[in-house]
Amino acid sequence: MTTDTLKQAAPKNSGISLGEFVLERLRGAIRDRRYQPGQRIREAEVTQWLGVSRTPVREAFRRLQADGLLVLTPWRGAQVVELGRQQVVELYTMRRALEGTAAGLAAEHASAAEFDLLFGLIEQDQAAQGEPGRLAEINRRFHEAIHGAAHNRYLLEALNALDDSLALLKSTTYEVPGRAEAARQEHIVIAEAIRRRDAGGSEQAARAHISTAEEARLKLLFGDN
Amino acid sequence: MTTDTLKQAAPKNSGISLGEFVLERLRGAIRDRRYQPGQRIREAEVTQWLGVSRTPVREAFRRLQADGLLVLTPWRGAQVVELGRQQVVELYTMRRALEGTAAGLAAEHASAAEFDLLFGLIEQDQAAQGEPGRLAEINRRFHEAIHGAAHNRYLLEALNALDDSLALLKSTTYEVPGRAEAARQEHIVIAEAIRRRDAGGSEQAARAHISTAEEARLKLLFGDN
DNA sequence: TTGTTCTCTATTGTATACAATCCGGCATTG
DNA sequence: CAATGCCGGATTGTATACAATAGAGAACAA
Repeated sequence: MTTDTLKQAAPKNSGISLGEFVLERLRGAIRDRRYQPGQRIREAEVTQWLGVSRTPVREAFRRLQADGLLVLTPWRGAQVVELGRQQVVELYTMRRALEGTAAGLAAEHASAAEFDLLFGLIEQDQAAQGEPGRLAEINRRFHEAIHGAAHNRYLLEALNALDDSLALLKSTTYEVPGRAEAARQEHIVIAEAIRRRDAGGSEQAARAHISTAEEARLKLLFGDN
Repeated sequence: MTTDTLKQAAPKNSGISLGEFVLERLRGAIRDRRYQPGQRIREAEVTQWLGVSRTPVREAFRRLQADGLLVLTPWRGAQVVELGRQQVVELYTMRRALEGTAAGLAAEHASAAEFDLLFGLIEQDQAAQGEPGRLAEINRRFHEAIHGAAHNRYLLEALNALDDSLALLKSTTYEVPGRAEAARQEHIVIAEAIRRRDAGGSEQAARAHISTAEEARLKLLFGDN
């Protein structure tokens, strides 16, 4: 087994169902790359790991398939999705559209508290220069803040699914030299456009941000220049 | 039972799993409004209808939940999602973004065959004036053609999910007087912008098209003016 | 009558038994 | 030696038994 061999206790009497529990555990394991792209996941394996029967495991598999994290082949079971170059490009195209939309909507709908959150994160970002791990975490929360400020549940769901898919990619773009500083500047441009309630400017800034992230990502993964 | 009381034969030995079979059957029933928004769907009901056990039914429920068509409440089972006014607005906002993106990408990537398909459908559209049912079908295929021409699998999936959600809404906007003719003109503008390979123009035309559709829809559902 | 509590039934959550299918290895044959 | 076909184990698909819970309605008190 590639993950913990310790049998994990399932929730005793919490209101959550075992299916949801397994779902979150598996999603986390995939996000953390404890299950790697291309790897096969057997039902019995998860069954023993989490101490539940096959039924909730199968439920979780179905949900993860719908989210695009697993491929389920009949009679062959589950495999973590592997993204090729073309798929990464399509993923970033989609992300450019959705992040742009979210930024534009945030400019129209953000509350005062949401502005504060955004600029607070930019300050934290500045304070964390040089720590790739923390930078990635702050970056994640910055984007989440924009997603929330857009106030559109369908958009939010789609963005969350995209984030999960992006977690299938190795490492973070913050490992590219100079990427952290560039991202910080781009974040500032986005946040200020949102504060000006400039929907068009926010969308363009967000799209540009994703485009530079895509460049860094492709360079990192496939050695593009 | 609100649907057929006849027990339907499950696929005998086709390569498809029963879970997939139930999924498609249920999706169709919801699209056709044989299960209406707000209605509860009991596992035993589907079990008898399709002549399968609860296991594949439960799998289908999970997938439909992920697609946003069902709400699963613990210990209370499945209910077809009911969309309120706010949700319809958010849905159309999302659709405006995605259809715009698809049209823009289609302008960049469409093949000659895809141009032909698009203009063929516009001709069919003209020939079907006055038949709301056929017009709705042709409209669906026109949009599908654009989605396909965008050549982005994530975008395509998201658009398909949106279409399913829109099927939860009563009737079609073609029942609004003058909507059919207006839609036809808007389709022409979109198709011509795509043929010019004018990505920006295509996106704007598609967004405008969705906006007028949204207006018609809100008028139809909630009597907006 | 009205509100409250208790019980019972319908329904879903979970576990497991059984059937169907795939895959690797081995033997057989040319 | 290579190719092919068959067998057995591993794994998933399906059905069903059992446990847990919610909700409706009866019984009862104010």
